[in-house]
Amino acid sequence: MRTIKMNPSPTISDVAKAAGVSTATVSRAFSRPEMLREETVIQVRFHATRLGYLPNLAARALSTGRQGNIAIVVPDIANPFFPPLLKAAQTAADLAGYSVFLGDSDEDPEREQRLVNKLVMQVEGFILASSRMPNKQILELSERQSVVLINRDTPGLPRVLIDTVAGINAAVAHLAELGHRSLVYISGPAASWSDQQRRSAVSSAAVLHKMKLESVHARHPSFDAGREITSAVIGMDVTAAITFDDFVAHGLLAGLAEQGVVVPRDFSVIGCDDVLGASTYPALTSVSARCDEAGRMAADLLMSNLQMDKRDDTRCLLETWLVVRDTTAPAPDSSLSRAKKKAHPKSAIGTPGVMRMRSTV
Amino acid sequence: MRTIKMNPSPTISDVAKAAGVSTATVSRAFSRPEMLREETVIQVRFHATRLGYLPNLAARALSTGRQGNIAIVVPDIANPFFPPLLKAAQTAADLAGYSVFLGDSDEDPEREQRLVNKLVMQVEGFILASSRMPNKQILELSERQSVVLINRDTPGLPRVLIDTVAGINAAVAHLAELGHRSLVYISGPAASWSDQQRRSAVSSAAVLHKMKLESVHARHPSFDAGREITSAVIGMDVTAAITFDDFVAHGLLAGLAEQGVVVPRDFSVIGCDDVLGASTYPALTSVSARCDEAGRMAADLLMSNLQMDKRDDTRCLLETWLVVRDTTAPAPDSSLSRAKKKAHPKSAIGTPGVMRMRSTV
DNA sequence: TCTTGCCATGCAACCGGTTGCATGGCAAAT
DNA sequence: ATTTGCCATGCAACCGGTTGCATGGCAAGA
Repeated sequence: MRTIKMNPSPTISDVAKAAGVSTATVSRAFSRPEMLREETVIQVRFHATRLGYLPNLAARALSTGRQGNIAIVVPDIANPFFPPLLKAAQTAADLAGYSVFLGDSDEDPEREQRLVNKLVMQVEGFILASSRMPNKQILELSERQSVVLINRDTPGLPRVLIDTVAGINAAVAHLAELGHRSLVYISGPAASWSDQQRRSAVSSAAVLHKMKLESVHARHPSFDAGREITSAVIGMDVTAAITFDDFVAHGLLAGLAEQGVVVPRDFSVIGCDDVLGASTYPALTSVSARCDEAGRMAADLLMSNLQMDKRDDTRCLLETWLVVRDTTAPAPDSSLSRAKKKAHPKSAIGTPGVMRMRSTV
Repeated sequence: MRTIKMNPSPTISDVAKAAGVSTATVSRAFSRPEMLREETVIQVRFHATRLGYLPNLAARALSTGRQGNIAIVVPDIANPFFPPLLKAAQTAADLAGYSVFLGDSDEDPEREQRLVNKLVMQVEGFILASSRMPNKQILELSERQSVVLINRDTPGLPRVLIDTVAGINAAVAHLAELGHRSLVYISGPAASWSDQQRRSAVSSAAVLHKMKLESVHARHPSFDAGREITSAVIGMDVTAAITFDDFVAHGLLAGLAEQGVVVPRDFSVIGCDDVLGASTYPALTSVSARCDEAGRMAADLLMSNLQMDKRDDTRCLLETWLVVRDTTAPAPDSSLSRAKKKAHPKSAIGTPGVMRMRSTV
């Protein structure tokens, strides 16, 4: 353990001195080399690399107003829905020469606002994924900065939406086809656009198929919350559940198993987001989407807005589909009572928006 | 779609004008309020918030040399090992007032170096998680900046290591106790310190328990790579596998299932990192650790180094343990041949470093 | 009432780049 | 040989803060 002084990085004027030119020439050797004699550029670059010179982006930002940074804010990095999205966005940004700040709001609107404030002067734009901030604050922000939203449908702003309506419709149709006459929707965060969309999609699909619809709220999109609402679900006289996300579904599966309810024989479960994939047991039927695609598109949208110096309000929908695995089966004779297990009807294969997957384990 | 001009943010001099004071006073009202009359501070702050003033951190960094940013670089955000770590680190940094840059090197040392170069002037320090860069470059970097490593054991630098030795020992002991006489280690990225550590820990534990040890390399820490090496494993005349991580284990489980090998009756599998938890089927026995803890510690270590303006070389070990679930069972009579299934010996419970989990689904 | 001293505030240089404009030198044109 | 014109480079102001030092005003002490 020792006190140290980091050797200060060489600056543009160190390089200038070494190369026997002015700082302006050094600057141009990097940012506008076509203005200089080729020989000069080579000289300057030579001394720069020899000294280990790296341009100070903060200083550059100060004079150009272009930071070369963007920020991505998500409600919960640890939710597997986001990492692929983050990765894709970061890759796209990197390709365009941008660096990315990461913010985790922990599902808290105030913390999200504080994060945004801390970052706003250091970035050229924001990607807000599943933002929990009120519309007013988002619009305010968008007057200073380019903003692209993911899974939040605020008119006037560019946004990438994972359109679960198709997937949910397929899910409800799938249940109806299996003979279910009732289901429960287990809802997620109230501030979540996705939850609102899913809730209303389930609702109208239930009407269409003349199914009885109940609803329960999971206090948090997590395994534990899913397990907690199990008793409520069991007491509800329904034969199937569609949950806000895969975690709630996973928790519910665990809760049902504990109570001796056999899935899918006694009860069918469908998740959303398809992030657990085939790794649950039984392998979870889920509404799936390319969430990495959402990240990439949002980043590209932001980047192109920055380069064009314009603002559009593209509303970009990403399609979803149902992946049928092993948690859905024909309805039992009565809700949550024993029923003989039947094979999955083959009719599900080939239905539009439905994909039958072989369980991987 | 319209071209817009973002209204420029108010600067310190706008506030100064509005409040009828100098820019120095505005600056001090924020950074050193105790130097000013209380009344002045209130006045300045009032006008600042009225105008929506937010300090320009890049400008501040330029004159103070303190950016208020750190960077975290990981080889693969989408690998579930990292998100909890990232989240914990980001939370700790945020608490200390720092913002965080995120870099994904995609397992590529050159890309990692490029990322680092782009960020080096904008941050006060780096957290490099499972860095794939050569030691030389890491040490070079550490002369300019504070660096904290995760899962990389470079002497002279502060580092947080998830010490899988204890967990691996427990894993091998567990297999030995179940009557296995042979096993294969399925290795991961060659540049990974964790892989080296795990490989050598398996090796010495195998010697200790007089077990035959084979080894296969998975080209990538992923499900697919795990599935790919299945045939190699089957051809190997061993009765158990320990894999570099849970993904490889998951892939292997899938591959074995496809080939009709029943786990754990015919073959036992143990993963590492415990990121899939109970969600595989059968629920995976795995070497577990608090990886969020690693992120938090690394962030705290970095932060304290920055504030003390010193550099230590703390070597911080995080313990691991074996979580026994449903992929390990007594050895079959001969390798990969049928054997009657026995119950798990209760003796595993209570062995130090071993934890018996009820499968959650 | 005049001096002393402190405290609140302002001035101006500086951090490390960028860039509009000025300048000087050399080649081509006259 | 002189003029013209362009191209490569330098000068210096500026981006938005911070901070050492100077200054002015007011209160306390003489």
